[in-house]
Amino acid sequence: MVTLSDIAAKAGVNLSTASRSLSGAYGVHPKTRAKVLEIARKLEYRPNRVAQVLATGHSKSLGLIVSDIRNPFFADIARGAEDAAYRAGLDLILCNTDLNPEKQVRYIDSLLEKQVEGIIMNSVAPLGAEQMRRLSTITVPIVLLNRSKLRKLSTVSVDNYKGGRLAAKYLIELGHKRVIHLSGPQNHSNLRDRARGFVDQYEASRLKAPMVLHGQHTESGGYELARDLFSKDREFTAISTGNDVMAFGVIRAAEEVNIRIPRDVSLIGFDDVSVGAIVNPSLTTIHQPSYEVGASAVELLLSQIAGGPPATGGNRMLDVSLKERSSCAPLK
Amino acid sequence: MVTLSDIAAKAGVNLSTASRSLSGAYGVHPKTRAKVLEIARKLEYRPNRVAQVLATGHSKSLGLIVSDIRNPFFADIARGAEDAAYRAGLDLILCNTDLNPEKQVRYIDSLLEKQVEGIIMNSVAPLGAEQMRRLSTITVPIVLLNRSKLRKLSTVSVDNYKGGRLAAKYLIELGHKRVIHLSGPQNHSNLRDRARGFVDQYEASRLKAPMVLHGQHTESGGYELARDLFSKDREFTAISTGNDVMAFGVIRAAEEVNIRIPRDVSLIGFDDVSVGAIVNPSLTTIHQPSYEVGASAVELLLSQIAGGPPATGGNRMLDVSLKERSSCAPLK
DNA sequence: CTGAAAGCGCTAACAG
DNA sequence: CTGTTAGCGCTTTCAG
Repeated sequence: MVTLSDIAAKAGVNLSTASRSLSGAYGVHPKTRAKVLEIARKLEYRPNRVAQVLATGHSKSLGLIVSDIRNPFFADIARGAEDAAYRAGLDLILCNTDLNPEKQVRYIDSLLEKQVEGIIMNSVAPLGAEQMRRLSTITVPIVLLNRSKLRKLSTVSVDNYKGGRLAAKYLIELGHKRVIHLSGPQNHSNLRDRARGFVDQYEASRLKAPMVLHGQHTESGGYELARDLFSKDREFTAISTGNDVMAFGVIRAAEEVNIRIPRDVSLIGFDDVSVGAIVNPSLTTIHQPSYEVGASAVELLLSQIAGGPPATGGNRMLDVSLKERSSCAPLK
Repeated sequence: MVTLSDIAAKAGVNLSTASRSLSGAYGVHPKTRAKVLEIARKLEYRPNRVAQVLATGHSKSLGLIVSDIRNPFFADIARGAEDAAYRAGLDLILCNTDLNPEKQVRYIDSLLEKQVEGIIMNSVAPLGAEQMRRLSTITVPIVLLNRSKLRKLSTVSVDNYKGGRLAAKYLIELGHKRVIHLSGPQNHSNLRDRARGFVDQYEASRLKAPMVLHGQHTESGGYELARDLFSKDREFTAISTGNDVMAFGVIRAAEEVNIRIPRDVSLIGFDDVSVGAIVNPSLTTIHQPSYEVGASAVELLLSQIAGGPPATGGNRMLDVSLKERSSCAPLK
């Protein structure tokens, strides 16, 4: 391994001159620098970032904690975040927690030990009071990917409540009066907001409030909820789900019992993951800009790293919209 | 920030004693150690990993370079790799290159500078001779996720050739004699092997060799190839694709021009990404154990890190199998 | 069992 | 413009 002092020796200059030459700092004779650069190139010198980090105190890295990168929604976010980080010369350490609180805490500690300069977290899973307390003592900036009561943390989220209303409004326009909303774990604030928006819109339209069922917010979670639902006599004409993958589960369940979507029941998702366009029926859903969420989160972090914590706590909320495809039909 | 010397001071011991106590090394009086541990806990001491790395020379981190994490296949691999790394106490730095050779080289350098102890690479995109040379000079172990002629690098791959034959054999059994194989960039060895296996099987069965078309190995790549294909008069009864996402593109193209799969044309993919089960028609495909590929790659790396480079170069090939769903039908 | 001291590779004042 | 000198926080000999 070739180090800075190797370079300095070969160039016949002092360590610090070599350092300056490479870092492009002022106050180095062009000729000296050229020589150093040349030698570094020839020796295929690779600066040891670890040593740099220790010396400067800037790790140039961020942590991204999601529940599961295999969820296409998080993959989009991760990509948006990675691109933004890369542009800024930072890198991303990826962590999958499966919403397991222990893993989550462990990862946070681990990231902190690695001196990351900021953390992006998908969601604060059921953390105990003690864990919450520790979270708020952390000195590096954190951005949460959902709304939060913790005033100190900044957040990037989409307007989940509005999305819920949008979905309901659409179904109402199609004439669906008896509908069901399939949601995820109760403590998941994004999903809760969606459900609340959905229910509120029905009530605002003076219709019977939809039933809200809770399960896992995964494909199989949606599948199981739907199977139960389909096995009873059906009192509903449409299903709305807390996210797209749950809707995919619903589609699978429907196929098994020969219920046709949207002829027999309409279905609307939430997220607009890309495969929604190619499932059959293609999924009508609420679009949210996931790539931008990831990118935005990194930008927020960067500004906090640069300029200290923003006065407001920096909360960013991105807009959502209805993406009409073919899983919903007007009620006959 | 609380450091080791803070702990040592508070405990009234020397820095090195504190270090030993925390690292669990021998030769520390139980009582002393207990005291140190207690104080560390109270102060919420977090060891600075960066300093540890500098001191020990072990970064405890690996790099994973893929083209795009949004490809569900890579998300599976990433998850498998991350889980395996986590179990071993290492972490993964994720890089997306979009198969851009420059980005790829830049990421490799960057990972090396970060002192990663090993690198997993999705595929060596069109690298120039010079880049290839540099690759082979690298001292940390690298595992490639495809076969390679570079004898020095170890690889984890699936039996792509066999998969290609399996797909062909299946189509042949269904009676398809005129088929097309949609492949990706020519230099992509995994896809090339699949195509070769596919063609070979047809020839081995004394049938006309299928035409192989090349495009982007993405959803839109598949879409465009298929659209062209469908716009001409169809001389084929089945399509095989180099991967699943291309097949999804084919489905989208078929829908647009009202060609029904599998009634009008049969379709078989390759990868077995999870959404293949819920697209419509559900995709018959060649299953490959992607999660295991990721996990296996990390294990290979770990053994190389521990025991030095394996004599053989350590090549692992995982098996593939046919996953029958509903996108293929017997030829009438 | 514990302390002292060197050093990992680099940056950053501070002199000159 | 360049050299000297401290560190960054931790591990690891080497003495004691």
